[in-house]
Amino acid sequence: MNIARVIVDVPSMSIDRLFDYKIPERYIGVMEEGMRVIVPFGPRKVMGFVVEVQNESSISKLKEIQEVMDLTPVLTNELISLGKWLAEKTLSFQITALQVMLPQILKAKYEKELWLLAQEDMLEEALRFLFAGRAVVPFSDIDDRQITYYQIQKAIQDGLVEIRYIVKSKETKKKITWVKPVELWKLEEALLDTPKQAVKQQEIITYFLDKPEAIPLKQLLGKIDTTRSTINNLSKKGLLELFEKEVYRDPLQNRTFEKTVPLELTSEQSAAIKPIKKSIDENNHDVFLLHGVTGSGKTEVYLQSIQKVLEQGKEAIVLVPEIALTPQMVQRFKSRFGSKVAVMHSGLSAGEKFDEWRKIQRKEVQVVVGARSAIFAPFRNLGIIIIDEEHETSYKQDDHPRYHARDVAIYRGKHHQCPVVLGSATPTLETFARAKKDVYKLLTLSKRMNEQAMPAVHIVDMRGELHAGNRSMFSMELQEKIRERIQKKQQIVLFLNRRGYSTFVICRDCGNTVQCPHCDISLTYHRNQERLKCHYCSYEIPMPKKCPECESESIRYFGTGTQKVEEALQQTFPEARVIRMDVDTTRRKGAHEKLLTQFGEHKADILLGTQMIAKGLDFANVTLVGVLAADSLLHLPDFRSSEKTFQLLTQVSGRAGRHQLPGEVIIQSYTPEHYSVELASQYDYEGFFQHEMNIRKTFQYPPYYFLTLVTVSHSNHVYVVQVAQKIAKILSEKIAPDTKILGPTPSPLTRIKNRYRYQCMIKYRNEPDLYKKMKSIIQLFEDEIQQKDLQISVDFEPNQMM
DNA sequence: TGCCGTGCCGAG
DNA sequence: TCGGCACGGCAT
Repeated sequence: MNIARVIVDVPSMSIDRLFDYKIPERYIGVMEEGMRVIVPFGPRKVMGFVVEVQNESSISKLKEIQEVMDLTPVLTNELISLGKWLAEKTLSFQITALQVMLPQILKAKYEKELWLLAQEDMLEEALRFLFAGRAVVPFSDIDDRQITYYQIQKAIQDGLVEIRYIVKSKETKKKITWVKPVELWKLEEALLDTPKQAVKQQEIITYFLDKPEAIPLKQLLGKIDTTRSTINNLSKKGLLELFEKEVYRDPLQNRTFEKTVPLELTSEQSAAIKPIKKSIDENNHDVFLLHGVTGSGKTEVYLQSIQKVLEQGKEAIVLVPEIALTPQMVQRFKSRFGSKVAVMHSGLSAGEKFDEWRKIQRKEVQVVVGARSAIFAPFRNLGIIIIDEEHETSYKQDDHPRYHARDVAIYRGKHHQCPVVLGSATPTLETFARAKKDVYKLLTLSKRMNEQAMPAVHIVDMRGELHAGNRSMFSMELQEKIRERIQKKQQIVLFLNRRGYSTFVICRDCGNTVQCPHCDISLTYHRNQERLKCHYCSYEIPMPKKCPECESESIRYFGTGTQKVEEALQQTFPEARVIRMDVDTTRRKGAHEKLLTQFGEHKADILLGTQMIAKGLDFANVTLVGVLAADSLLHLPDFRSSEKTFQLLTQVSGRAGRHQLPGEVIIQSYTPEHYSVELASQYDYEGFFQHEMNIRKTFQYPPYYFLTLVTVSHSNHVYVVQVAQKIAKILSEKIAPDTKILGPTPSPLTRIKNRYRYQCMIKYRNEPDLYKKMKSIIQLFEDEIQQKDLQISVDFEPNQMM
């Protein structure tokens, strides 16, 4: 076993295959599949993953692996094959598929160095100046105004210097310093010898005589008011010993979790959990859809299923949408399973993520609660996978590899022969349709746990308000109810959906809007910084004082942002205390949690926010939920806009009356007769499903048809159109007769970062080899992709049509 | 002939 | 993806 087959870290089509390397003597027996290695690749060194170890190779002249980066594999064999599958299904490179499964910090960094081989005085002046007495110079130090690459090349040819390529790992382990006494009798002696004025030294010695155990330095400094230098002094005298100990960065430090015990289940919950437990017992790979109204206690079903899995010595993955990964949610899992839980979400630093990941790798935890990428947790003995809020679009990654966590979950569920539970109050039509066809097993929770009715929903027709002369963004009814709650000292959640609205700048004189010069989109106004920014590229400018077109000064920002609503709230209800939650107020680390805690402690009456408050919040005192503009999503050019509106309204309504106090919901809408608004107000999922399915059937949309989006982009407009047409033509010859190709048409955003974008939509019912077909088409354009900077991207079952 | 930019090829 | 190298243009 002296040959390693390696996937190297070079994301390119021609390199997307295995390369064989000889395993050097010193690594034979140590080398395992799933380890990262450093290998020579052409003239440089790159990182790679060993995916196979074997005895022979068809290549005669093999290079040797230079170095092994890991003591234990970072990928299990299951994850290696998952990577291969993922690359095929998403048309990504294998290296990209493998990298996405690991914490970012394990991704290699590359550096080049220039090494001096001869005497410095043999170099020409510019090089001598560069080295300036050093033997090694990092390439990043080279200033090409001072020295040309040609000069360096000449020196290389003359054998004076050499380039060395190095692969660096960014991983770091956090260490803290501990102190312990060397020997107690020495301390006793020292206590007598220490001069009287050395009060602190005596204090420290006395401390250790009393408590001779090791203690973290920081803690000691807290107990005894002294400094590090005093301790260093004692350590120099050979009395104390300082040493380093590796610790995990704990994102939840300073927080305690009260242990909870399994709650008694309602009869619905018991009925739902039974088949899941059976599936766990019998090692069946079943996919369940747990369809439960908001507040019906889905989480408790998850918790008790996991309990069962843990009792069998197996592990569990729980996926939660990023936005719902609130402290409240984490709290519930930590409280039940304590230190058995790792948490992974985007709020953690790279180091913290790495540490959580290592806890899994080292088998120190059995449960992981996390966002999309937690689906790749390196467990070896999975007993259950749970995906909460199954309908959330964030479960699909929107850049390479464009995987859907649900598909990965089912893949892993199959491998481990364990159940997958999809939970939602508003499942996607795709999922619910599969449940109806018995592909997934349907489990239903139709009642709230507290036996409370769902909060009553009133729809307010905002057109009527306008006619009645109310031009504010709050209807009379909403104003009245808000006032009432403030008086009763109850709390209010106001929801503003910002998508669809934007805060762009418009000139009231000439109607000019300020556009991004690189993309087809208006710039967005950011108030705190008084700047205009582009959401697609990083372009930004200061807010202009005059219209750039007509120089008029009446240039204003337009649209309804949370800031504007907050101002209006202050005006209408000066006595109300308002917490605003949006990207601006929650950007700082921990801000999210802080604001929610404040609200939970009733330090504010109104919580005003965007998407991020639609999910997972559970406050006993909230009795009124207001949706300011229900239709803002509805008019987007997306066939899923009705579904998204229904889901959102249902989720938001679920925030009210979750405990003893009954809740109430007010939905403000300009199209109150729209079925998704109306059915959401009646909590009629089944009715919505039927209605929407009919529409999808008529217009041949998912789940009746599958969609695949092909986008071509390049800086040359004409060229993009040509390529897109060519692709459509080739494709039409390869596909099944009932498959349709729509387009090419310009993408909704035709230009981003100065690249023109055209797209084709493929609609199909059965196209089993579409992956391979698409791959072969891309291969036809490989040269142009490489040389002309052409881009062709394929998104199977896209979230968005752009 | 020296110097520099561009484009293409190959990587175990 | 990226480094090496060949080639061609230009100045000398």
